[in-house]
Amino acid sequence: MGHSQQDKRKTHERIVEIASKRLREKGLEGVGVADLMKEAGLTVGGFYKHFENKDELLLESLNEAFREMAECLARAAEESRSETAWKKVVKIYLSPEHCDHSERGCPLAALAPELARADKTMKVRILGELTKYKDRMLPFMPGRRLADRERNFVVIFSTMVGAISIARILPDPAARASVLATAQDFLLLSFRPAPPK
Amino acid sequence: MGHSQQDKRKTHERIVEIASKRLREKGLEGVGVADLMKEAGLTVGGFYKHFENKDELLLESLNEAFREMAECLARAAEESRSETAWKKVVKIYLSPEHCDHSERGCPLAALAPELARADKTMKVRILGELTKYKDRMLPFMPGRRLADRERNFVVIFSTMVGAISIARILPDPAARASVLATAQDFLLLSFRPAPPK
DNA sequence: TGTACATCAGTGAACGCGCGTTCACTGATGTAC
DNA sequence: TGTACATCAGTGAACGCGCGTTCACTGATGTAC
Repeated sequence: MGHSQQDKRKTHERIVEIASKRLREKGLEGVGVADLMKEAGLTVGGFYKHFENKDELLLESLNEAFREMAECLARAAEESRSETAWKKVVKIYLSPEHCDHSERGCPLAALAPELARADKTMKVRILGELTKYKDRMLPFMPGRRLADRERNFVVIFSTMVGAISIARILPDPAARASVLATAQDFLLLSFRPAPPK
Repeated sequence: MGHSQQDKRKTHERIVEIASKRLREKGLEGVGVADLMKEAGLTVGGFYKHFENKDELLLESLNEAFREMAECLARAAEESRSETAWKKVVKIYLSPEHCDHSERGCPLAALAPELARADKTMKVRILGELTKYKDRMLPFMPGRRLADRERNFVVIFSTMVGAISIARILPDPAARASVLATAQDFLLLSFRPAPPK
């Protein structure tokens, strides 16, 4: 095990990536420092060579989660024609795969109410990450229906976050899929261009 | 302090009502047995005369939360004409008051991702309560747009749960209100009857 | 009606456990000479 | 190039704290006689 700056950076990234998964899987209180370090192949004490405290890790992991999800959605959207890109985003977001794997999914769907309980300072820092997420998605959002892409982002993501959140509570996979499909139908229907008169 | 069955029942209810609030305010892990009993004017030990363990309390408190919220929405909806009842539900749900007072609000908006992490047994029990919540709301849901009231319930509540969840993360009250208003506009717009051709 | 007794809601100290954090120590790295 | 030394990532035991749960005890209730 080396001790170069290279190694440290990679270790740091490894810890954050693991934490980012556990965070989305088990929530803010679900990430134990000792367990986390063990999963990264390290021991407890080393943690504080990388992070001032657990809160700093959580913020960095949340950041990573937003980045990963935005990247995943953006990559898929960029492969589509620009008019249908938002449908691709909706399809991936409301997929059973996303629903069943919160650890690789959207941090809003996995953590929103817990983030809502953070103190003001933390919320301001979270807002920065959320804004980057939004800005990354904005170009793919539909330009019609509501006044601007920003509003369309708000309602589309509200619906998707809510649908995944509710679906994940349900014990039956078929019922989960049904909620996701219904939400998807609704969004496609709602943003369908008005029929010509 | 009496020890009659009457008294016990009232004490039990008092504990559950307080827990139900704290649960929605601070999350599943935010309710401490000692603090809770103190707030109810009692001491720790007495807790186990009322509940087998903390999980049983949480389930009962969640139940109470669903009941309270359904009651609140249903009461308001019943005062409206049946075609506009669902708009009343949306208006109350997406109000800044609801957004700012999770302790008196919808348990889905306050807890969904945490409930999603419950084990199967617990989820089945939660499903029972969720179903009662849905059944209580169903008569007020719109009958058009999607195939049935059930589907309309799903998408309307998805959108509302997501909107409140996202809004609550934002540090700025004006931004919060904007998210809520946008979601409300979207729902009203989406369920507007098609203009005559 | 009055008295002895069983019941049980409620008390509050104590216990055990998990978890975040600290700290003295190790040993590889990479720099100074 | 080789050697002594400073740095610092990583170790793992120990600490302190909060929290859920237990338990022996109290005293009011309400029942049996």
